[in-house]
Amino acid sequence: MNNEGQERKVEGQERELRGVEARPRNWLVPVILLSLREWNSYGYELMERASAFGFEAMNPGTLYRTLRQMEKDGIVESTWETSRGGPARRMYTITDAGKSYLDFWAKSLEQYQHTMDNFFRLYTGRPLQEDKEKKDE
Amino acid sequence: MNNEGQERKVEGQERELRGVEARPRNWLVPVILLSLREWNSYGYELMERASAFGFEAMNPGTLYRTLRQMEKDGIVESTWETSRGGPARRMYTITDAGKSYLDFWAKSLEQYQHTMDNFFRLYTGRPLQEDKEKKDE
DNA sequence: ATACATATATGTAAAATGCACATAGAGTAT
DNA sequence: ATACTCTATGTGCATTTTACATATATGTAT
Repeated sequence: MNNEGQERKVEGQERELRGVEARPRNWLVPVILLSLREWNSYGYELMERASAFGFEAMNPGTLYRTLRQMEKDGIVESTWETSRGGPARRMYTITDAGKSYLDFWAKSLEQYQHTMDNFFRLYTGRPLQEDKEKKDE
Repeated sequence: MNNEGQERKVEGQERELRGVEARPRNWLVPVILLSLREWNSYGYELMERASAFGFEAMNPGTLYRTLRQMEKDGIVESTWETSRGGPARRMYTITDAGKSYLDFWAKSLEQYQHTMDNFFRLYTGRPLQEDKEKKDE
């Protein structure tokens, strides 16, 4: 019914294609909490650990701002560490609320995985194609 | 220096807790494309189908705006359908670029599933392959 | 001294998302 | 007729999330 003339607009498509990323929103928060549950740490180090979870080019600003927000929300706590050479570090610790929050996140992530399984089942499978053959309405 | 009012922060944490959702960014786009790959459709119907993919309370505005943007990006095309009773429908068709885009998304999603597997492996207590014991505190 | 790695942070803008509201055709009840 | 409801598509605005650029400071190596 409308399959003619689909040559234009390659430019806009290009823009979108570059930006495609399947990472969930706020991914950084659970990643930080998981790291802090293992051992206390600070921004600069957490930035490196975050790389292992899909943040190749982590921008410092984003991470530090996220940490401050997390502290405001009560899921982490921080103290300055000045007892060594070099610039002071703000050491972070996960709170009990943070652990609960991480559990909450994990549940949500699990759900997300099921949703993605459904997506792939539809994507790779061929649901009734020989019967339906593309109905338009 | 940063321990003021820890009790008050429960409120902020509450706010975050309610809002936690592990949906990926732009989730709506691949869901629409997947639907359109099966059969042509229009906003109102796509809205219902999207519910099956984690959009319980889909807002019309978000969906319609997304569809228009997708057309600008060349991954879908639309024509008005006025040949029947009731309000006119804008019927959407997936383009070749749209199919490529969906494939691209699927690859990204697959990659992300591995990342989440790593997350869960760490969360549930089983160490990551490349993980060494390394302590800061 | 100046260059570099470490370390934290702000300012601003763009993108994504959510919420409220606006418009309109068609059918049905009063 | 008019009021009401269901279908259907949209705009406006604010907030949230994310990205990008830049600023500051401390210690070490050259």
